[in-house]
Amino acid sequence: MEDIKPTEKKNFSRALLSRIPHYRKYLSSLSDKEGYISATVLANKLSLGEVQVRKDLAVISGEGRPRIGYEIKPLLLSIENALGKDRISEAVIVGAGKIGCALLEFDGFLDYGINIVAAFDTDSHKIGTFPSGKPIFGTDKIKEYCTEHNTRLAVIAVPTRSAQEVCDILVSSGIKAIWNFARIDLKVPKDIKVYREDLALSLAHLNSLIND
Amino acid sequence: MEDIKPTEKKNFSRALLSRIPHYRKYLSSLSDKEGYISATVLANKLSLGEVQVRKDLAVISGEGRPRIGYEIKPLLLSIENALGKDRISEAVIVGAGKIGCALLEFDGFLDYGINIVAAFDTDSHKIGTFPSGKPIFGTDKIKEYCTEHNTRLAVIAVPTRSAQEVCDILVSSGIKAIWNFARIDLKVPKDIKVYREDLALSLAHLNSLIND
DNA sequence: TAGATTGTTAATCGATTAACAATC
DNA sequence: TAGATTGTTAATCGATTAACAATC
Repeated sequence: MEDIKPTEKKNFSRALLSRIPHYRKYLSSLSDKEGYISATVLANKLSLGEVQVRKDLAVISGEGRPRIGYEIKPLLLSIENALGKDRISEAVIVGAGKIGCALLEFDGFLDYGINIVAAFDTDSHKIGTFPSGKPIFGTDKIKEYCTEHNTRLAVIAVPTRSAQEVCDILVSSGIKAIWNFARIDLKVPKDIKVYREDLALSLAHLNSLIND
Repeated sequence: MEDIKPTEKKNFSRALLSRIPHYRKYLSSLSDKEGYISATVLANKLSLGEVQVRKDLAVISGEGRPRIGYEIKPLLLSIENALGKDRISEAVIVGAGKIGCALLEFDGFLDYGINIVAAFDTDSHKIGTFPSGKPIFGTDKIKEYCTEHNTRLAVIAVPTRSAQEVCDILVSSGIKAIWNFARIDLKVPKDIKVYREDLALSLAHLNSLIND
C-alpha cells in the first residue's frame, strides 16, 4: 500500500534544498512530460555530477528504474511536494525598511512553498499601506496576527537595537523559526530555530577568493 | 625577521570568515586591551568550542603562548588585518531597486574591509542621486567607472532578463568576482568567480527544520 | 542477451571535535 | 615544580565523489 498522506516535510540538507528548484525548473520547461528522464541527462543539463543527481532524486522520490530513468510526471510531483507546493507555509516580516521591503517584493519564496503574508513596522506612514500587495501593520499587532494565523516563520529586519525585543514578541506569539537580519545574536528558547543572516559574508568571501 | 609587508589576503573558509567579526567585536569591546586572553575565555564569551577558537586563532595570527594565552593587541591587529581593514576593497552595485538600495544602505560591509562605492541603474530618476551618500550612475558608465577605479567586485541586483547582459559588461570592465541576486545562472569566463545568492533558501531551510 | 542506468557501498574531502603532547 | 593553556595529531561528521553490484 502506498502511503499518500497529506505529505510530510522531509529534512533536506541546505545544499540539497538549494538544488531542488533547479530540477523543478528544468523538468517544468520540458514540453513533453510524458516520458522518462535519466540522471545522466539531468546532470548534464544542470552542470551537476550525475551521481549527485541520482542521490538527490533517490532522496526526493526514489522511483527510478534501471535502464529507463525516472518517470517525469511523478518525479515533478515529488519535487513539488518536496518544495511544499501543496502546503504553503506563511511567514511574516518585522521591519519594513529597505531590507524588509525588498523581501516583501521578492517573488522567490513561493518556489519553496513559502508565502510572505504581512509585515509589521512602527512607522505610522507605512502602517496601513500595501507595498507589493502585502499589508503593513503596526508592531503592536504582531501577537494578535501570528496567534490568529498560526504563523510559525518570521523575518527580523529591524535595527539592531530593537531586534531582541521584537524577537521576544515573536517567540511569545508562537513563532518557531526566525530569519534574523539584525546584527546581533538573539537569545531564544532552545526549541526556537534562528538563522542569523550575514549580508556582507558572501561578498567578503568572494573578495577573499580573488587574491591573485 | 618579521614579514610586515602591506599584508596579504589569506584564503579563509567561509565558516571561519564568518566568525572573525565576532572575535573582533568582543576584543574591541574590552576596556583594558593590555593583557592576554585565552581561547577558553573567548570561546565561553562567544559560545563557541574552545578548540575551534584555538584553531581559528592559529590560522589568523598564530601568536599564542601556552599557559598565558594570546596578547590582545597583536591579536586584534591580526584580526583587523584578516578582515582587510588596511586595504579596503571597493565594490559596485548594478541595479538600484529594492535589493540594490538595501545593500547600498547596509553598513556591514566595512566590517569585512569592503566599501560599496557606487551603484548603476537605467532609471533616469535615480541617476544622479546619492541614496545613503553613494552615487547612482547610468549603466552606460559601468565600464568607464570600473576600469578607472580598478574595481574588482560587483553585485548584480537587476531583473533576471538583464542580468546576463550586465554580467558581460562587468566582465569586460575587469570585474573579477560577482555576487548575483538575479535568479539565473550567469555564464562567465572560468577565472571569474560568481556566487549566486538564493534569498529564499535560508527561510526555506528554517521552514524544513520545524517539522514538528 | 547486452548494455545502459539505477541504487548501494566505499573513498574522499573539508570542517569540526576530541585526545594528547609540548611549553611557559 | 605543577598545572593551565597552546598547538598538533587523530577521530568524527556530513556532503560529495567514485566504484561496483543489481536490474530492467
